[in-house]
Amino acid sequence: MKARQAPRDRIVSTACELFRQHGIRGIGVDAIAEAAETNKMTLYRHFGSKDDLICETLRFTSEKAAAFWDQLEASFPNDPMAQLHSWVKARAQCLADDKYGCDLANAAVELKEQGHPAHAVIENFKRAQQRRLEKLCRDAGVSEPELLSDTLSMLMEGAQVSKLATGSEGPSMRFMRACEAAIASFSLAARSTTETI
Amino acid sequence: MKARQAPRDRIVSTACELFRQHGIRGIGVDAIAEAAETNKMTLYRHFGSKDDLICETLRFTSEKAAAFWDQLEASFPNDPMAQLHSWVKARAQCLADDKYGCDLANAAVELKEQGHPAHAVIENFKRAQQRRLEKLCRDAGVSEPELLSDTLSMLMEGAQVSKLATGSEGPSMRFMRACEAAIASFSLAARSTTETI
DNA sequence: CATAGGTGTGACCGGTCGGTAACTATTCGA
DNA sequence: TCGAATAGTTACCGACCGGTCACACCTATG
Repeated sequence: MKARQAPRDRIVSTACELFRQHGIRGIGVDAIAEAAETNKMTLYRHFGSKDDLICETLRFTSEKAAAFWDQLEASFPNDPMAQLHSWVKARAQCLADDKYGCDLANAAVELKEQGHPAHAVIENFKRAQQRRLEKLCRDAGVSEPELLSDTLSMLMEGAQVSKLATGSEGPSMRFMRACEAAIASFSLAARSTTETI
Repeated sequence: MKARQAPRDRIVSTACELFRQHGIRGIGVDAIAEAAETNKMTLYRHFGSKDDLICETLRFTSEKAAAFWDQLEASFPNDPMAQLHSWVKARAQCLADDKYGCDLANAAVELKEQGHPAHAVIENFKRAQQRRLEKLCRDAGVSEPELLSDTLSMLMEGAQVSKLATGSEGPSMRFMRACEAAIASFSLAARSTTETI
């Protein structure tokens, strides 16, 4: 007999899912409340507005992502290059499994109104991701860690949106190979300058 | 005395702009008609539904993109590698100038309902772009034209959405360098196998 | 000048949106 | 056991959505 989650938690996770499936603008608060087996009034007792709820779901998602990073580091302690390869593999797996891409990035596309509170959440999340990726590249000792981490970031974002636009037969098909080629390219360059062949 | 455009053309170009600024779901047909200095009834005489209008604006945008490609090929005739570098430069310029990214890709993110007529337009457009880019890579004689063109596609899409999410200080800052590094990497590999140093 | 076709106007439709009020039912700790 | 907090229910609000109606207007062509 699993105890039912608290209404607030049900709302957040349900909203998360429905925002993914229908888009933030594509689903109403009433439908969210009903899907969460509660009602609109309770929703509004916990969240002041739909925008509040949006921010909360984005925070929720970004916390799960942070947990993924911790797990990644724990899996290959003191081996940043292995972590990097594992990151690529995990992202490729997400790409294959997942149908809707990155919630935070999609929200950034969907919410054009500048000054929307979600933008701060999105930017914080993305910056954190990029910081961790860059640290990984730096620790792995590649020749240009900033360039490589930005390259990998762009490849990842691009693969997700590209899959939405072109389908799984498009460029995202070669996401993993593209990442590995980029990593190899900057590893080789590092070797050729330090080992002088 | 410039002759005013026909209502239909005014509607398409105005809708294009407003969809960019507010998102497809973020602007109503009434506001579009008004901004186009006409009215909703005239809009509905030319387009059977909002979805029709959406498709038409996407087609409009993709025709402009096709013209860009023709111009690119005319600028450096019989020099695919120069065309490739020019493509990178042009995309970097777009990235710097433009605030909203690729309309087609954004529409793909925003319109989740599968079976929406816009998806066919988007997929056609993206596939055409990718075909031309791949041909360019192949003609330029790089070692893995498919992998390079997909890499460049992902970098481009990623740069645009990344700019929306993280701002212009994020990974998109190094878009051009990332592209050039990728091109160089596959050109080097080609040289080392064909020229054997 | 007449007529026809594209255009403009304003009211209107049913539906849904985000958000609120008032009231009842449930839960749970002091 | 009592009381306070939390949750559920129903109805409602004004605004806006995509889409349609009837009708007046303008202009160009015969």
